[in-house]
Amino acid sequence: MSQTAPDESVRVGEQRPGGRAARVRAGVLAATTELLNTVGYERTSIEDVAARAGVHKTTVYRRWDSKAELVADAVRLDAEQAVPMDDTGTLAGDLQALAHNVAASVGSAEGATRSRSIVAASTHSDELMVEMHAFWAERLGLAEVIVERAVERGELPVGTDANLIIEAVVGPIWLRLLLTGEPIDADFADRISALVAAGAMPG
Amino acid sequence: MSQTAPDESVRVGEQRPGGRAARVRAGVLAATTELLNTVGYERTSIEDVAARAGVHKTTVYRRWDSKAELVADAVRLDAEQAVPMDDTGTLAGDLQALAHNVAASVGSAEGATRSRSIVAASTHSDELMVEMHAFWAERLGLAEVIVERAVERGELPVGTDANLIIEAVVGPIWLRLLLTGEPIDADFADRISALVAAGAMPG
Amino acid sequence: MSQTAPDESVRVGEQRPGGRAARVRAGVLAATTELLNTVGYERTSIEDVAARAGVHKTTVYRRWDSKAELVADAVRLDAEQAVPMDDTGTLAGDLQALAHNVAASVGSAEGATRSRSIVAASTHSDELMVEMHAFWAERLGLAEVIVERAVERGELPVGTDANLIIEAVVGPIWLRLLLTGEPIDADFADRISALVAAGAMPG
Amino acid sequence: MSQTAPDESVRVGEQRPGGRAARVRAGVLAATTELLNTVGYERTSIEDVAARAGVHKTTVYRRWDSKAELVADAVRLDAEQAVPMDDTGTLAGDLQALAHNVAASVGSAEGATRSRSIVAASTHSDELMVEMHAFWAERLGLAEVIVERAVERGELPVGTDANLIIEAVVGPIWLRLLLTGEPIDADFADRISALVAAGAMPG
DNA sequence: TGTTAACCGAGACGGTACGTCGCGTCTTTCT
DNA sequence: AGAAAGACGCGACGTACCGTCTCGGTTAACA
Repeated sequence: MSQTAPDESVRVGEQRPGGRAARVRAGVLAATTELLNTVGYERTSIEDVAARAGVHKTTVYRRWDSKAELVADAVRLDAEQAVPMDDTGTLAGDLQALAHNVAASVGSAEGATRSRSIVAASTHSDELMVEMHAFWAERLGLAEVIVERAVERGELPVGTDANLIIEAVVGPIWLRLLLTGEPIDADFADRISALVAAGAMPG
Repeated sequence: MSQTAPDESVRVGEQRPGGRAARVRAGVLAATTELLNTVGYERTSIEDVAARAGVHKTTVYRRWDSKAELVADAVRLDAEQAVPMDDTGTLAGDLQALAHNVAASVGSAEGATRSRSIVAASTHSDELMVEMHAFWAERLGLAEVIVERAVERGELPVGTDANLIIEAVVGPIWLRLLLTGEPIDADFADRISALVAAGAMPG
Repeated sequence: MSQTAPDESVRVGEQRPGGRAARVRAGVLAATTELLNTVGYERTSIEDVAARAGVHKTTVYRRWDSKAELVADAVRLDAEQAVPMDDTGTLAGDLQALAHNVAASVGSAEGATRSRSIVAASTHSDELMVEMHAFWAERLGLAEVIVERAVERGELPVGTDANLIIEAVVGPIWLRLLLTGEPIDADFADRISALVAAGAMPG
Repeated sequence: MSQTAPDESVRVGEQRPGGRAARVRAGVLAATTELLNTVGYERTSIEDVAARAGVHKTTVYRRWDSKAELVADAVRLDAEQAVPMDDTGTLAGDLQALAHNVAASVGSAEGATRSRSIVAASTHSDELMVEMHAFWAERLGLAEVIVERAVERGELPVGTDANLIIEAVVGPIWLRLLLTGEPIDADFADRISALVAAGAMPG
């Protein structure tokens, strides 16, 4: 992302081995992400991606075996920066923050298009689907720390199913995105996280 | 539907010549559903559908403007018979039954393929997406009777957000189907419905 | 044409329905001619013809086996009225009149479109081609009277090849229509007929 | 840059790698010509052409916008080699040779089918028709040298309409081909050329 | 510093599927 | 009964995009 020096005018470290190749790779992935975010998976063609990256189509195919894999790569890159998972001090607060995060990344027009693209991509090949499943499982797994902290605090009993709680918060948001199309806003995030927090707490 | 004699319509006097059109329409939709359930949206071609329905490709296009609309139609038809929504007498029981129903229809290999197909189809055009959203919203709305009954019983306070509760049960199931790929079994249905029931009940 | 008896219920002698059937037939042929004259053979569809005749497509097919035959019929009808073949008193005059007639019927925008349509139609089936050949052979044969009169007058020797002379006048006009597209005007008609007249006269 | 011998040593020298594109183009045009000559324009489909050229349908469409343009191209290529236009020393002899040439190229079964194909093709679009007109005008123009030579010899007066004379010879031949279907043989060629020669000569 | 191997641009190609058009046939319905 | 209405079978058309291949020209690493 933000480099201190763009290297454009400077040539100090410009001849690094990670030079052109890496630059091309990054450019293509950026173009992919951009198109995914705006027009969606179906309307994103490899030729368009290449053109936008200022690169030829064959160059894209040299690095990625198929459109689906290119998209998968772009998604992975795109997902690296993300997911703060702040510690608010309470389970309810943490779940609320999580819901807000997910809702924010999925609720905007761009986010919605991008997220739908990801799902669409995985329907194009079984291997890709498996790969994406692993990606999401791991990604959601990161949020389980919320539950672990609550257990440490004593809010939740030992043995609480962390995965279930995270899914209960995140699932309904994606449900709205992919199935019902109902609005995904802060209020909805509040309500779903509150419901789950209440259900998780003993008593 | 299991018939005692499948070809009764072919031979015996039962034959009802009035309605080639309807027969063709039904045949094409059946073929579509079948392919969707087995090979999925991407690998279902109009020509294959037509061949399986014993009909010519152009006949399909005469009735449906595009593959996406054909699928939408098939989904709607397929969804007409469904959703018992039994009254078990308690909110927890009703939600559990709902979760089991959804999990059953989505958890099998066929069900999973079919369900993913539906989502994939809606990424192909904006109008179709809107249409499918309406379909799902209505369909999930049917389950809200569960909450209404609980309110009447006094289990839940008046003013409870029925929609939210249904989404909280159904969302995580679809999340597993579309994102994480984790198993969708009866146990999972039990746990998610229990969590939501606990969260919904006051106190 | 006014009939003495309606013939609807009677079958006096020959069954000659001067009624609806003939009216439909005439209307369809008129519509065909009109479309042929304006948009040409390729862009004339049976449905359009039917619509313009205020009749259903199947009605057209009940009477004519194919588009090509319908066109052939229309052409024949259209050609019935025509070909004056005046006697000017000299071979040169008669040939000039012939050339003018042909040029006039083929030289206008409508006439050109119609004439090209006829040729196009005959490329669609071998039977039709044979039929059209016979039609044209007979039609050109009518002009041979010009030569016969010249022989009687003593302008041309007995045994002159009438067919050849007619072809020599008409051929170049169609050549311009179908191949070179050069203008077909009165001047051209004058020059070609004069050339042929000169070539035909002995000495 | 032009290399002396790029790959000549790779195989047997016989192999001429310079130009897959050109090879494909030539192959498709050859296949087109062949089909045109045998089955005619209407029964020639792009798929058949492609198959016969050992090429895929889309490859054909990449180079030619439509069937009509493909045919036009094939015709042009096919016409490059042709038209001897020998100098026999007399107008009559030259015109006879011309008539024989045209009759030969149009009179055989193959030649007739091909020639009709050309005319049929030009009825499919206005642009194509204009293009074909120019082609034919130029092609017939080549024969005008016959008249020019006769003028130089003093057989014909200065100012003789060369175009008219050529049309007078060629027109009747095409008339037989396209309209009357009468036989196109050497005898006919003799007679029509003699008639025109006689008409053109002064006195 | 010259050589070589990896990489890129350009462009055509095979192939699958899409959606369209118009011909001629067949069934259903209406009068 | 027979025509209107309307599907349907069918063959072909022309298009879009995927992923592959070949060729020629750069670029960059390495001997």
